Order: sequence, then C-alpha cells, then structure tokens
Amino acid sequence: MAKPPRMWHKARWDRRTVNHRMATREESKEQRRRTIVRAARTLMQETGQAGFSMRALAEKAGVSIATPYNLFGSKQAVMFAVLDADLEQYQIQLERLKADEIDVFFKAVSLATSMYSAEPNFHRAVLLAAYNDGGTGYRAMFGGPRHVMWRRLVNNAREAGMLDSDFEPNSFAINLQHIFFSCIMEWVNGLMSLEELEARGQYGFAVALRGAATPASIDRLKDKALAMQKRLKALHKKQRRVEREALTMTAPRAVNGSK
Amino acid sequence: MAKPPRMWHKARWDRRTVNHRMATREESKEQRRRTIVRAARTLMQETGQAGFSMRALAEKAGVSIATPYNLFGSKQAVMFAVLDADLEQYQIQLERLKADEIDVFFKAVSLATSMYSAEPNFHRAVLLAAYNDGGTGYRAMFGGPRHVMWRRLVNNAREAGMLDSDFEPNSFAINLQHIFFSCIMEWVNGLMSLEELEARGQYGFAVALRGAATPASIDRLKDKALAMQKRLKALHKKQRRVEREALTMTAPRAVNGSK
DNA sequence: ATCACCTTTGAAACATGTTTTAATGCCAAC
DNA sequence: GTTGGCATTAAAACATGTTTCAAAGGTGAT
Repeated sequence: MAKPPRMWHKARWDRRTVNHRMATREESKEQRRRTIVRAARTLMQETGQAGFSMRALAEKAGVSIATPYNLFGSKQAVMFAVLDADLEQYQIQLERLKADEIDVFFKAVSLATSMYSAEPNFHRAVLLAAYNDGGTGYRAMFGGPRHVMWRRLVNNAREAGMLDSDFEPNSFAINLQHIFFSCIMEWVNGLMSLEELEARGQYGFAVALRGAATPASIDRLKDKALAMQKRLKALHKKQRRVEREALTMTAPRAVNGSK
Repeated sequence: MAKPPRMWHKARWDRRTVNHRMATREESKEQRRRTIVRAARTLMQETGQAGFSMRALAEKAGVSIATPYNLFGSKQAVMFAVLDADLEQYQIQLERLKADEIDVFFKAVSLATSMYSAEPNFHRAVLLAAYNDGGTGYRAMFGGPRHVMWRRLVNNAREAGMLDSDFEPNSFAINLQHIFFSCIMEWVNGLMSLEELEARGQYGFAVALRGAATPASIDRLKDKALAMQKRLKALHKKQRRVEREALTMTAPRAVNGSK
C-alpha cells in the first residue's frame, strides 16, 4: 500500500562542502519531525486511538496533511517514531535496575508493564496503531534495537553460567521476543489485564529460560514459573467472578471486544 | 469502530412450533453465509489480499455489499469464517498423524507450515486480514477451539509422563500458542520464510517443552532444540548470502517490506 | 543577488471499510 | 391468502489513510 518512504534516516553527505555547520535543510526537517512526533504523542494521549487521524495530527502539529507523509511516509511510521523515543527511556531505566542475570528478564517485563500502567490508553493506542496495521511493524519489533537488547541479556545470562552455552543467544532472544510480543498484543487488544500481562510474560520467560537452564538456575526458574502459574490461576478465578457478576447484574452485552 | 455484529451463531428457537423442519429463515441465511465464505475463499485465492475488497467480495458472491455486513458484521468476521473452516481440516489431519505425545507438537508445526506451503498467498492474505486488523481476532486465536486443541496436546504429554505435572496445561498451552502465533505473524508479514517458520516454531516449542520436561523427555527435547538452532543458523547464512547477492546485482531497493 | 532545486502547502482526488436509508421482496403466522 | 415483520438491495454517504498536483516558499551554490 504505502509507497516506500524516503530514507530520511540515512545521513548522506557526499558533498564535500561540509565543514562549519550541518545543512540547515536537514536540520529543519529533523526539527519538523520532532514537532510532529511531539504532536502525535500529545494527540494520542488526549484522544486515544479513536480520535487520532492524520488530519487531526496535521492540524495539531500545525502542518499540512501532506507533510507527515513527506517526512515519515505513513501513519505507522509516525507511530514508530513515537515508540522509539519510548524505547530509549525504557532501556535507560532498565540499565539502572539492580538485578542479577536471571532476574533482569523478569524485571524487564515488570518495567514494561509499569510503564504501560502509567499511561495505559496511550500505550495501547500507539502499540495498536504501530503493530496492528501492516507488516513493516514486525521488522521493527523483532529486528532492530529491541532484538539487540534481548540478545545482550541472554548473552549475559549465558556467560554468567545461568544458561546452557549450547544455546546460542540469537535464536533464544528471538524466542523470548515472540513470547513477550504476543502477550503485549493480547493486552493491547483488551484480552488481558496489565496484571495478567506481567504474570504471563514472566511465566513464559521462566519456562523458556528453564528450557535452556543450567543446574545453577534451573530450580529458581521452576519456582518462578510455578509462582506465576499460581498468580495466573488466581487472576482467572477473579476474572471469572467479575464476568459472572457482570452477566447477572446487567443486560447481556455484545460479545464484541472493540471499544 | 465496527458495530457489534448480530449474534447469528446463537441458535435461538424459543418458539414451540418446531417439529418437522428447520426454519427456512435461518436456513437460507446459513446458505448465504456459506456462499459468501466460499466466494471469499476463491476471491482470496485469485487476487490475494490486495484485490480483496468488500465490494469485490459482494460482486463475486452475487450479493449486495450490505449483505456481508448484515450476515457477518465486518470484513474480519468473514475472514474468520474462512479460517475456521480451515481449522477443522487441520485438526482432522493432525488426528490422523502417528506421533507420540512429544513429537505431535513438532508435527503440528510441520503440518501447519505444509498447509501454508500449499497455498501460501491465500493463507498469508487471510491471516493478515484476520489478525492484523482490529483486536477481536486475538480472542479467536487464543480463546476458542485453538486453545482447546493445544491444551489437549499438553495434557496428553503430561499424562504420558513427558511433562512435569507441576505445570498445568492451561497456562502452558497459552504459552505455546503465543510462541507459534508470533512466528506465524512474522511469516505472514514477510519477515521469514516458511522453512524458517517451521524451524523457529519447533525451536520455540522444544525450548518451552524442555522448560517443563521430565527426565523422560528432557534429552530429546534438547536435541530437538539444538537441531532447530542449527537449521536456523544455516537458513540465516543462506539468507544473508541471498541478500548480499541481491544487493550487488540489482539497484539498492527500498527498505520498506510492504508489497 | 540570482537561479536551480527541494520542500511545504492546500485542495482535491482516490480507495476502501462501514453505515444509513428507503424501497422492495420474501417468509411465517394468522 | 393476507399481512406483519424481517432481510436484501441499491445507492449514497461518511471516515480515513494515502496520493497527486500545481503553486508558493525557502535554501544553497554560484
């Protein structure tokens, strides 16, 4: 559908007349991009996915509707620019956490859910727009800096003797990303609560890690998995109770989960 | 967005005048639904996702464009009707396969990929339309008959002593679904080949199963995981070679993965 | 200062999912 | 068989992502 966007990320300065300052051409473009991303963020926060249209974004940013298309290429690309800013924050915070090579995986899940919890509607909407609409999103999810991050964590655990060194970090990291991504998508789509997202992500991680565990880590990983399993069971019991009450108290509602 | 569709699946015959034949009202509705699903399938096969519009579907099925909306509620719901027909076929074929309680997981992956391989464009398009557009799809993926199927397989393995009985089938099955679903979505979105989908799905299953393995299964699961890891490595090497050749032979292409 | 080039702009157009409306047709109960 | 109600239809309308195009504005090299 979308025409390939201009490759604005690739700095190309073949010209030899670059010595005293950056080209203001690219500079002001970058400026405008930031303006649009900032506008996109606040618009998302204010209106959520429903009220977020490219026309509204253009108006909010004070530019023509053609401009975001010139600068980003598509709505999805704008969403990714918003997400990537978040990723930096996430990684900084993750860096600061004190955790050993195994716990860091679970802390990573908790950190993500706590960030989501701070602005749930915003994150839901942005993730929905980014990943639920066209395939390019997946490349950014599994390919870019996210993959590098997870692979590093896996590698650390391996070198610390917590993971069997027969398992190589690349494939294993992708597997972890798959698990967490599906959980996030279920939350985004309203099929699980943030509590459940956290528990299910940690459960999936614990099980997968245990699949490549060494004797140094295998027991605590089973404990973690079973603890999360227990929490999930409790959450489901609670959820069923809520559903039952909702069913008896009010008129039966449509099955459709969309807002 | 979409208005809640009519709950056409719920057979409601409170009237007591039902004795000799079904109400032709519902009958012909069902008939029409089948017509539309059949038309949707062939249209998908012929044109792929690109040429598949609700207007085209209506024309192909010989009905007004309003009719699919009356009978299904949304384009996505039509796609799910197509997918559900496939699921039945899949389960029948899976049932026929001879495999022990562990191998059946890997056979299940292979069976899916081989079905996809028979009509790749069709499956890609239908999965894309079903899951990549609005949240209701996820409910069908993780909730319905698919979950029941995976849970049954997990339960079988557990009762056969292949999986630690501390792990309960429900959570574990969902975890497997998450892994496979992400892999499928990556294939659907053109980020991995069918070969890689098969290998990565089996890798993810092997690792997860090993996370809950008993001594009876733990060694073969590691072997399986490492075999898949090796295959993935080989696939990536091949892929990098292909990419390098494509890069040197042709003009540099846009990064954008979309059609 | 001037000119070539790039970018933004505004408006319109396009494609497509979805909804609405009035009219017509058909089924089932009386 | 008549009639009331539900379903289908055609057509138009709506919302929104995306593209196009000509005009206008700004920038950098000369």
